[in-house]
Amino acid sequence: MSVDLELAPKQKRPPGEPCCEPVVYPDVEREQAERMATIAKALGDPVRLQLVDVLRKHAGKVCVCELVPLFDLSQPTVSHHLKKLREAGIVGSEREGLWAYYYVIPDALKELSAWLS
Amino acid sequence: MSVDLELAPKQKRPPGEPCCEPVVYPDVEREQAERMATIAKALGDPVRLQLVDVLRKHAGKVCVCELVPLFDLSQPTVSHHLKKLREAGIVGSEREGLWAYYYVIPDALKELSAWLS
DNA sequence: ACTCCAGATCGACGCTCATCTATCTACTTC
DNA sequence: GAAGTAGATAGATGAGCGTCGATCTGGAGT
Repeated sequence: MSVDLELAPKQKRPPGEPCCEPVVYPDVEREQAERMATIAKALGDPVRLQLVDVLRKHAGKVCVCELVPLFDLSQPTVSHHLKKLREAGIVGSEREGLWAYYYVIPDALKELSAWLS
Repeated sequence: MSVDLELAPKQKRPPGEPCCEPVVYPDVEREQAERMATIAKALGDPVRLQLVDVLRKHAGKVCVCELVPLFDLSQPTVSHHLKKLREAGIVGSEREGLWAYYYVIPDALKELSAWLS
């Protein structure tokens, strides 16, 4: 990710002139920013971040019935958070009889992780 | 970050018994999750993520008058986003005469970055 | 002192979010 | 098929968010 932004002069300029020239932020990066912001937004709730944390610890799939009692929240609320994570493409789910298992989608966090470091 | 969650048995259990034993998520990690979620939430808007992106590219300070024209947004809106980033502890600001300069606070993203990778 | 400008703050608007209770779906066991 | 159970969905509510135009603040230049 790179930006074609040239730093404008920092020194004083005669009044009447515009403060600085308009700069462009490439569309490609706009799209990347949107993708990463979607991921970040999904992780922007402590409950969801903890859910992802637990799922990442247990590389395999984890049953919802194990996730719910981790929080002081109703089952529908936890289900709602899992749905958000699913919609953001961070986790996937499988049903197996009565139980539902969730897992982290490999590489879902890769782009954001790379940008952050 | 580690969790003392033992995977409950995945096989069928006789009905009447609870689905799985209650597990605990340590308080220390709750606090860490809260800190990281604050950062993630602040990055959870494309505009703010792009702001941070630009600031990180230019290791020094960047004038607000250069940031505003990058977006198709009013000046107050950009100012609002910068405030959010400041409140999250991601950026800092300095005034210099008429101009205000923003910069990324070193290591602000470190904890989240480490957790993600 | 007066004017001009960069940036922050205010107040309002519509929309989204996190949470709850209640209900529904689908599978299992008797 | 009747009862029980895991999980998802629906609908409601109150709080928060992103955006705007208007206004305020305070330094700069004349």
